[in-house]
Amino acid sequence: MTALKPAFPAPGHDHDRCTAEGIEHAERICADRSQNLTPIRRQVLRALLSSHRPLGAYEVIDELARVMPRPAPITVYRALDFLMQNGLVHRIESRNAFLACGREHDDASAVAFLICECCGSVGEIPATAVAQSLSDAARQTGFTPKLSVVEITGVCGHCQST
Amino acid sequence: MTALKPAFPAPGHDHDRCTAEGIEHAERICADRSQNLTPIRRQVLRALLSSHRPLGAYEVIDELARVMPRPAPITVYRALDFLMQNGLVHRIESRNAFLACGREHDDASAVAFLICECCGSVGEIPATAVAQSLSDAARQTGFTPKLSVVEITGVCGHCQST
DNA sequence: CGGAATTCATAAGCTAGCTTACTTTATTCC
DNA sequence: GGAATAAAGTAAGCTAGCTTATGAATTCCG
Ligand SMILES: [Zn+2]
Ligand SMILES: [Zn+2]
Ligand SMILES: [Zn+2]
Ligand SMILES: [Zn+2]
Repeated sequence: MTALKPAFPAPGHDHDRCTAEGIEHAERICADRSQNLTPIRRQVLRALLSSHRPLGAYEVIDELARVMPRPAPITVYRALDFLMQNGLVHRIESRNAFLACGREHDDASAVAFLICECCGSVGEIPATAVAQSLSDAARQTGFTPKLSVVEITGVCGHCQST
Repeated sequence: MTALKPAFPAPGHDHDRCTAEGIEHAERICADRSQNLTPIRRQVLRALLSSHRPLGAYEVIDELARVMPRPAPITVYRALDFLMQNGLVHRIESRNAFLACGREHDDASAVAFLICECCGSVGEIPATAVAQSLSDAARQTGFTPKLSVVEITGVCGHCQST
């Protein structure tokens, strides 16, 4: 995991920078892996980066439609698959939606998503401790956890002070 | 939380009993709250109790169709709402599916769902410790957790030994 | 040059989840 | 009996998520 970015960026933050960093990050990752960050893939990522909210596939399409001829679903699904495979996008199961991820996690590391039901933002926190106590609890039943979907709804700090 | 039922019932267990107990339980709860467990609501519950797998709404419909004229979606959604309001059914967010719950939780208590990717069964465990470490982690970001969706994919004990 | 692999376009379709709007049928209670 | 509530039936429809199938365009490489 890289630097400790705040899980929930403040309302007035410089979001253009978020976006720029996100793209840069993706470019670096893809270069490292000699993967091809094509224009469409970049656009899809940009769409996801346009907010800190997870977007449904059709929202992505709507977003893209603003700057190019409306793409077919298959097009964005392909791009999303690519981005997920390269750890640049997470899927938020409980929403059937996708979220850009500007961090690097090693494959094994567990994360938890904090979903603000007020502003819709999603923060991402390392969930090592959580995963641990989860494993403990689960293992008592003979269960071997694999992929964890830890998605917590609540209210983020910024929305709270409103 | 009532007795400590095993999170994952063994393959060869007496499932008729699970079902019977589930219905009984529901009857008790509804009586206590003077809620009306109508035939349809009971049938929907029975459908969900027919396995330890969560069922999608349309699977419920299919299930009901075997013993009555195929109900319209709205019908089962209404019943599901009722059952959820009375804590008899959980919604598994990551699957858009519903699971019968034979336990009693106080409203505040957190649970985690263990989803076996092999047999599809879902076990339910109290997640107090998990919730605690989760709260701790989350609160550092100013986030106040409310409703937790903790759904973990993995392999259950029974499937493991296969 | 010619074949293989990648990527994307085009077109169409399916399903599941869920809703809106109205009517009908009990049940209850005065 | 008659109004009021609760539960179901009926009919129709919308959307979002996701897929299949096929063909064109590029690029890579020997
Ligand atoms: Zn930002
Ligand atoms: Zn918020
Ligand atoms: Zn059983
Ligand atoms: Zn299993």
